[in-house]
Amino acid sequence: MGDDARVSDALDLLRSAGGRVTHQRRLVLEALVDTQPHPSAEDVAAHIGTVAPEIHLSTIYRTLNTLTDLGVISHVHIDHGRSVYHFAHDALPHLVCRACGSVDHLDAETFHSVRDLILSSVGYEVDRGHFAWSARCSECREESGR
Amino acid sequence: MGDDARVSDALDLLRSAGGRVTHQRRLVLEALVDTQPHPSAEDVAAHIGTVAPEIHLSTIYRTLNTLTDLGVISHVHIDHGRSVYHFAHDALPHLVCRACGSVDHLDAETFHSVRDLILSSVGYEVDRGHFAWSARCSECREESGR
DNA sequence: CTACTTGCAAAACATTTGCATACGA
DNA sequence: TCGTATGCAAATGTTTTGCAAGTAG
Repeated sequence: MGDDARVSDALDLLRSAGGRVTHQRRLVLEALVDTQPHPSAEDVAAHIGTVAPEIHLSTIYRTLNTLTDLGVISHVHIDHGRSVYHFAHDALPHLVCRACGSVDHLDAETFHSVRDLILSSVGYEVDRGHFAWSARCSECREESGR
Repeated sequence: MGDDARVSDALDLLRSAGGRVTHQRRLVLEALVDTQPHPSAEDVAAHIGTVAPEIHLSTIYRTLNTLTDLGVISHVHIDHGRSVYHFAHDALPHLVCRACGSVDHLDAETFHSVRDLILSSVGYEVDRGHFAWSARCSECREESGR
């Protein structure tokens, strides 16, 4: 709860890039570890807000952008305008259930098969992150019959 | 240039759903046929604007939403907040080149292979439309060396 | 006639930015 | 100390909405 290697690695990277390790940046990183695996900026703010309500949303956005530039995290656009963030090393294509909103991602192996399939048919080489695919998860498929 | 079957089919559907066929709705549909294959709401407005500048952006959005509800068109989110629209029957997953911005979509056969692959590995059944996949097209891959 | 549509202006929403102040290295 | 980060408020860009007036059926 709070001392994940991803947090300290990110802070080290931040420091070695000439950036500063601040209270707020640490809290944003910890929120990314401690909340649900795919929080929006608002979710991060809500999580931090219980402890440090004075941290401004714009600071959260700025930190999220800084971490993105460093390659530590990445985000996907899941619905009208809203984005969710996650650590870059699990940046595999996201699946968003259109019924319940749950988010998951492809495993690396499936991703490679899919990428090769698309590359040979359409000529586009898909990359790992950045957009989510609308889908239905197994629970929701069962619920609504079939 | 203007009397595409997709336009008249959509207008028929609109009428039979109790909706009204207006000048502005016809123009929006014609714009979807006459412009580039993946226009944003703004692109539609610009295209219409050369002929009927008095048509308001909000009307275009409302028409686009009405057509979406009828299942005639669909949209994908291609970047921060922006959406592009297209006729629903070519609603196959979109590929957006992250270098040049070109948009294309999977053919039906490839889509089915990909869908089955993902369904059996992760349990999510992807659907045809709604999100774009970040990729690089063949030209841009060549340009930047491999 | 009457309900559906439109134009307009303002609101809503997510995200970004300018600037003076605060603070980490 | 010095330059990077922050808080705040205001701006941004896209899409939505309330309302009075217009118009298709």
